[in-house]
Amino acid sequence: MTAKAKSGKRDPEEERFLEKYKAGAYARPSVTVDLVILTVLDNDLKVLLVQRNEHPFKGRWALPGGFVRVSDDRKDQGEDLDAAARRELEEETGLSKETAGDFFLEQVRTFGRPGRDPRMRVISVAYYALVRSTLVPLIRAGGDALVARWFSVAELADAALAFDHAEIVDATLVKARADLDRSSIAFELVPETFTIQELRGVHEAIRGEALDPGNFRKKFLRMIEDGHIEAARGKRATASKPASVYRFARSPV
Amino acid sequence: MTAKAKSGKRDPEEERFLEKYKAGAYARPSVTVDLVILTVLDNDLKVLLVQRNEHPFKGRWALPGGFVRVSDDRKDQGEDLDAAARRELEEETGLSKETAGDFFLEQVRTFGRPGRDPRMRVISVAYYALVRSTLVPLIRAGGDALVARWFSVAELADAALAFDHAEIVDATLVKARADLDRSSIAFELVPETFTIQELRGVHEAIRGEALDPGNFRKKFLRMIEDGHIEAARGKRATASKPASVYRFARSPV
DNA sequence: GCAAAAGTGTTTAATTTACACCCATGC
DNA sequence: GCATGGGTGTAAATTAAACACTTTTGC
Repeated sequence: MTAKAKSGKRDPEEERFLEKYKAGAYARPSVTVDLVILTVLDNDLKVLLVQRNEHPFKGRWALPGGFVRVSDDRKDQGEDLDAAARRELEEETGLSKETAGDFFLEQVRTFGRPGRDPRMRVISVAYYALVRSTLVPLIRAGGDALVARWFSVAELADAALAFDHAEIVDATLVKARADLDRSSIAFELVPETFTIQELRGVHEAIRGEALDPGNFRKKFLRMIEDGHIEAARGKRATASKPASVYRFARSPV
Repeated sequence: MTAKAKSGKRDPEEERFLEKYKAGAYARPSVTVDLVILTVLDNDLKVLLVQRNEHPFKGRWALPGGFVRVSDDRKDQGEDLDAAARRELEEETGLSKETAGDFFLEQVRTFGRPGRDPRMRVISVAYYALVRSTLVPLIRAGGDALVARWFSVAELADAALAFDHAEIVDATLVKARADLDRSSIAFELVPETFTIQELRGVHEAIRGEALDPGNFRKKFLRMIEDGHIEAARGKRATASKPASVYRFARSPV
């Protein structure tokens, strides 16, 4: 509401002020977006990393990311932060909205410690993205002939990530675990239709601990009563008894 | 751990690379910090705003804030984001760590929509700060001859804040309410020693709804058992029966 | 038949919510 | 004494946690 009011009419004096305003009185940092792209594969939470083929940290694994495109042109100041994150996500994975639908993408926090990039002052807005494991086979490394690989969270301790990317991943995992309780992020990591156990597997992978199947089921059944989930047709073959499948309800009652 | 590994030794080739690296191949945005300074006064959640005396939005109310000081000097890239926020907080309120102790200060989110500042591309890292109401009388407007005023949250709807600051405040309130359940931010808004009702008042102000005194007390007593709070000496005079006072335990058992 | 996982039920404790009510003090 | 808010108690409902048990499939 009020946020939009500001784009309304301006008084003529302010208009004249803007005309002759000269930007750039202060030194400016570079601003990037870094992506923590998560999926759950084999009941394991994994992060997509790319191998750097330039200095600094040449050869080390790092989060995909890139510069936010900006300009001081008053008519076109460049892309939004969210748009930059989405663009990088598409560039790095090769998945587009058209081929793979929409992605969950949300800001984590901004990292700007001096010295985190030895080249220059870089402030990085970290985002995390959730990608269904069904899409993982479609992913190809990004355009810059990059080598990309999924790392399970346990592997990260030994990976010696570039920059402060280990810290960014840690902060993301904390946030993802908190979001798991309050929002519906688990549904972003499960196929269109899914079994209760598949959903439990996602919860277990993110929380990093086993959950009681019976108790999880009960909480799940409550979600059905609340209209967040509905039964879907068919059964899923498993190693034993086939399981019922469900679907996330777009319009919770 | 791993985050620190990066500042270790670098190979000589990388060192040479950095020596001849020229920064600034990409256009850069200005980066600022904006502060949502909160207090609870008269059982009401309030935000400190300053009146702009320059274009754009001259005369309108805005969040205090300012540019992050940066440099590409490899030895000194400037100040950290947290440090910038803390510096602005001290500048705008006149309170220093020495006179008023430490403040709660935490990042909210980063706002970078193109056009949010009509002068140039500005990306702003929003922080929120909590200030005990006991310190409020000490606050004097910042150095730039600024007019500052506390606005209760209800008043904000009519205030027509500058830039996208209304959006920033909204996001902050959502975060503060979430933090209220999970961390101990309420203790940051209450005097050194406090009564149960004073603490409840802070919760009510942040959540914007009344809480049952009896039930709140029970939850509170559980915090005592957990060692988060301990009884303090003395009583607080009230309109009726004097109330016991408590103290936040620095070292929860 | 048997292992394995789906699915159901039970029991206990902890927590939430909605109240009723007593008590000490200032005026 | 009496209004006010501090402080206590109770009872129902919901949720969390632990765990035993039954059912249905693949092999």
